[in-house]
Amino acid sequence: MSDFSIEYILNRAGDRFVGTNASVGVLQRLRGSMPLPYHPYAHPTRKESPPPPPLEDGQLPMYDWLQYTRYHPPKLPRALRQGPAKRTPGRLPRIPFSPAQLQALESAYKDSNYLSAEAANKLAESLDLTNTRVKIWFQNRRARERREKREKDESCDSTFSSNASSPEPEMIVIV
DNA sequence: ACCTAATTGACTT
DNA sequence: CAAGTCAATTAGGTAG
Repeated sequence: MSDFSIEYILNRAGDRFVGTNASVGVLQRLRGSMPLPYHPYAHPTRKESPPPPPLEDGQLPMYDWLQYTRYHPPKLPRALRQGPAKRTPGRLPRIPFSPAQLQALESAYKDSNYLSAEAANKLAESLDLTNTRVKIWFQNRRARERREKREKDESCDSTFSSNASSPEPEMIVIV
């Protein structure tokens, strides 16, 4: 038979998981007379929290983790990534363009999808980039445009799909 | 999963 | 040859 009374739960339940603390109830441990068993939400890094203040009878101590729920989880120290730059050897790091750089690149692209070497150098200079990065950006940008156009063509199928890729001339004039 | 920076390799000028 | 281009691919970073 199991005892589900609050009295039992607070004073005896869980003892078998604590081993040596058998017969010491949860309530007593909450009051700080005994060390608490491991709690997954307890701050692992905080070494010694100050001893809990003495409690009046019937008053529960305020442990941080008593307030934690899955929707209000504790702030846990972020698992520091061991390989932040898991940089493949021999490959340049991927460096994002700043919004200002992207704006300038897009604006230049709007003018012309292709850059002369001179224009690439000037643009790179003005944006504090290497001209290779500028050229690669244009290359990828053109690839994106072609891809988007391709996808758009594919999406409006059935109407003109049969001759979309190889349109026939409307008229052949033989002189 | 998606976007996109960077790489690769064939091809052109 | 040098210096581009493209298609295809690899891979970093992030939004959902």
